[in-house]
Amino acid sequence: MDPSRERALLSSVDIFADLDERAVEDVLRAAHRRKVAKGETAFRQDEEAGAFYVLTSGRLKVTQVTAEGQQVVVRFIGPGEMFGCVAVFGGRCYPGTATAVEECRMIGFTKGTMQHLMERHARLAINTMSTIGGRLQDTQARLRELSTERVERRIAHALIRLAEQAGRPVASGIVFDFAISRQDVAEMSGTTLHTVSRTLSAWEEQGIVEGGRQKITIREPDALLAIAEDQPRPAR
Amino acid sequence: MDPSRERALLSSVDIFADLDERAVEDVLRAAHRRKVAKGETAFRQDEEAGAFYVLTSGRLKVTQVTAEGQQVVVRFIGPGEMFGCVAVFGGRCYPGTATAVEECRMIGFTKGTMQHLMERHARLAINTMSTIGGRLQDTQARLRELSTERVERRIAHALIRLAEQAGRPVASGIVFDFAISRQDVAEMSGTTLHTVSRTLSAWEEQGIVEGGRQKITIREPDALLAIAEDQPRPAR
DNA sequence: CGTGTTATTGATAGATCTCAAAGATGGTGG
DNA sequence: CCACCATCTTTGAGATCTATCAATAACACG
Repeated sequence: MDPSRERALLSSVDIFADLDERAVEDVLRAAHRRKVAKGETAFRQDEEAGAFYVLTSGRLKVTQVTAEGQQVVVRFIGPGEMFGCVAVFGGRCYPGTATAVEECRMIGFTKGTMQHLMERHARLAINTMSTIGGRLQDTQARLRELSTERVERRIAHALIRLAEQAGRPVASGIVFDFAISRQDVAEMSGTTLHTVSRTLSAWEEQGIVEGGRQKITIREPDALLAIAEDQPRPAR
Repeated sequence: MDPSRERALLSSVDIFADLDERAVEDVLRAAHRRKVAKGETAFRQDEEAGAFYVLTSGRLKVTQVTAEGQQVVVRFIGPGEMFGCVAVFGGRCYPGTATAVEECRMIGFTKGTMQHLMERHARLAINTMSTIGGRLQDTQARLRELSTERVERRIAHALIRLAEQAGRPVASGIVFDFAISRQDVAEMSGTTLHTVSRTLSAWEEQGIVEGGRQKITIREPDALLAIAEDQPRPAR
């Protein structure tokens, strides 16, 4: 990626917003670039946290596995989003695994570099904090959903969240540009792929979504929202 | 509270660690003090986020209510911990309600003050970020538990987490110094007070815990841990 | 000693997981 | 270009957990 485009992208990333000229130079000089092929990982759970990244292209998913081997999808990351951030400031190790869903490019910063940059540019620290704060709120919302809602609503919420974050509107509704399986949805909503499949089938009959292999099209976002919010909705 | 004791407390709070003399002075000058009686709230959900706080004495719990009126306990806060932090940097409004479980004293900082202080003292921003990062990890762990574990294990985890954070070891085990109802435990583990009651009764029969009105004593932390980790444990 | 809150316990219904099997789908190598 | 294979998806039946409903009991407080 050429330097000017990279600079443009960087300033569109929320943590680098409002940085002065000098700070951007500092940041870019300190960064290193990586490319991760589809299916490969940028880092793995429990690995020593060396760096944190900003995704420049592609898409990856962050997952955690339990001691029993069950997997949970923490979040999907798209271009301009950062990942690996918690580990670099909080703990020693990455709490999850980042797997490329498609070919990914990213710029990385080592722990020390980041620490140093932040001490020099307080703005950067404040921005980062704000992003992490947003994620915390997001995670707490999911926690609330998981403890109070039934499966159908949780699945609806999971799809809506995904759509907001990574959905692309087309004529027939909202689609996702990357492969997403029933299993993924299940791991996002705390259920099994069987239940997801059943639920999607039911929704498909009502014309709310359209399924496919590793593909979901949301045909009626409003209907989905109604389910998520548990509002009464018109029978058909 | 006299100034020197306050200063000592402040520097024991992790976000104020490693601050230089001048920074501590700055922070203390900018702070305001509040006292909140038992049962009262420091702030309420959806209220405009004006300030963030560090608890100096007492204990409070942060809760969220869903649109349907169901409550979820986000966390308990003890002396030296900060709360209301996410709202002040992330969103406009407090995402939860902070209720005093017993009489509480706290020092507060307005949004603007905090922003200003952080720009002056990068260390403060980095420390805060690290704490928020820790909470994010914690919340993600709860999310993982909630989506993969059965109720009994979740309750065990909730008690263990509470014990680590606020438990006091005594001869008979670990106790909590503040009132904690079955309902609270239910809202921490995503279940109902009925199920919590049944589970605790079962554990009491096995000698693992000892119940009481708004009171729980953990008699055998190891046994509880075994349940939480789903390890085989000796029958009795 | 009443009164309201909190906790216990039983019975029942329903949601969801688990187990099982078969049906799609798309990629790959011959 | 086609057959085959691995993976993903669908669907059914049964088991199980847990919420819900309901009633009683224990406790603290004024």
